[in-house]
Amino acid sequence: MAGQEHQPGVVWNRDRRVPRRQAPSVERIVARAVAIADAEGLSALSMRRVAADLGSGTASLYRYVASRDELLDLMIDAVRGEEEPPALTGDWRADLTAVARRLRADLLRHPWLGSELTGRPTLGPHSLRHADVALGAATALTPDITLAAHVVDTVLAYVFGSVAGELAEAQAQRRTGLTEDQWRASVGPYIREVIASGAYPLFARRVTEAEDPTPDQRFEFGLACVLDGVAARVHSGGRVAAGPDSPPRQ
Amino acid sequence: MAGQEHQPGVVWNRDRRVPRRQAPSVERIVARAVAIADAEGLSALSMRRVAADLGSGTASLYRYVASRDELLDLMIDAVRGEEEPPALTGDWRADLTAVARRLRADLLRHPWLGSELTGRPTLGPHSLRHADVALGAATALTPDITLAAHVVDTVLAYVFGSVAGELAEAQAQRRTGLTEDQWRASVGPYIREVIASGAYPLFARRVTEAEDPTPDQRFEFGLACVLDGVAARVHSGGRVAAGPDSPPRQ
DNA sequence: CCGTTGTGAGAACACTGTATCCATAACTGG
DNA sequence: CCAGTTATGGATACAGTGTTCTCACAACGG
Repeated sequence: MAGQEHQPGVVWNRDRRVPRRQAPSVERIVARAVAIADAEGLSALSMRRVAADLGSGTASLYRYVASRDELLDLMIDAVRGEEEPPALTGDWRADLTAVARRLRADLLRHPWLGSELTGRPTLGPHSLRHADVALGAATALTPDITLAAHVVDTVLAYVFGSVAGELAEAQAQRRTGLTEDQWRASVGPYIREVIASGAYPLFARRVTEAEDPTPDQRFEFGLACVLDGVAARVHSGGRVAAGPDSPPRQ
Repeated sequence: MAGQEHQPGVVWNRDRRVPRRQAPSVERIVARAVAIADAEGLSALSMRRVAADLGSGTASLYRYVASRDELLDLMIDAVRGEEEPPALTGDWRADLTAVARRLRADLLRHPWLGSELTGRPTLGPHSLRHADVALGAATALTPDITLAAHVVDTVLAYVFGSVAGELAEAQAQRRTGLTEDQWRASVGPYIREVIASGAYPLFARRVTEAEDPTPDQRFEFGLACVLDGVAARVHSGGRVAAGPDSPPRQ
């Protein structure tokens, strides 16, 4: 069908021997794969599809990439390298906020990224760079590297979970092939029934009464909470391996 | 190969007409599917596999379940209904902690659950019950349903992200088919090279110097941070739709 | 005893990732 | 400028997948 025209930009030349027509090259393969996954989701990303878009044979890709799994690893690091990590200012709160926002932006820009990042240890150079910057931000809060590491882990865990929820609806739409309106229309009666049943009073209150801030506001609220929390823990001489249920200091 | 013996327990009889040999029934299908996904991961969960385990034909499953996707929805709610949600005590911090721990336990017991929960709105009866209990815990902290909802969202986002990281290594092992030792051995030299390069000083410090608390301790540390944070935000008259970068009150 | 109906499932379709194999295009030595 | 070698692209094949169509058979009502 389509895919006869080659994507503009990225005219990266291979170092030796120019290929006869349009050699795949790892970079072209990865870029194409990212484009497909961004536009149509991970389930649409098949080796045949990438090869077709690139105008090459399917089996040829395996000369540049060992497997689909390795391709995903390369995609992850390529995406993490699209932009530089934020520059550190020394203000731990501002820096950790910047790190969190950058990660969220990456996850939103590439909706497939979250489900792939969580699920494998990420050791590519760009991922390591981000990890290092995040640790740098946290060490301005506490010099204890163990504590700083867990502060970072906590903040990033929130970001992952938050964005996952943010993307849930969009993912469901893509999966079912319905638009948001269609989906709301199909689920609406069931929701009303659930509310009318009275079995879930607080869920009902939430659906009917609660305001609906923008996704940005929700994210920033939770992020501010998490940062408040780590600051409180760290300043009160917190250790990671504390008792399981230490009460808050207020 | 195996699968000729029927699983014990669950002798749920269909209400009308007893089937000739071993009618699938939705419950049996879902239970079998959960068992497969738990033991061998989501990728091993195929309709053919479930049917083979059940000793029935593949196509027969579609008489009880509309699609693989619907089966996953049923699996999610079945798993969420395995145990009752925690009973509320009125102590918001203890209750939210219990809710978070229960969710973590569910996610750890069924490693496939996280990637499926995030990615679809969850509206089954058991999921709704959990949502209602979580909101109940948070309304003891603040009567504002909007604020309570976002407190819950923040806590659960942390739990999802935290457990996802916790499971990452295990998932990678399953994917690559390596044991933990094999994986460490294969990655070790690369890690040492990364450290030796000096390009990622803080990452290097983390790997070499940082202590390694148990997963439980890491989870509890982050959870305590998050709960400290929401308490601080809420008590200081927090609103969700605040400015993007409101400083902490200390 | 027969007919109706509901149910299980065989076979097929359009996909997927991956391995094997081979003809050919491109580089290298002369 | 030609020949040899090697690297490379790709057709084909295999073992899977979710899903659907269709049909035969078993269990019920009469």
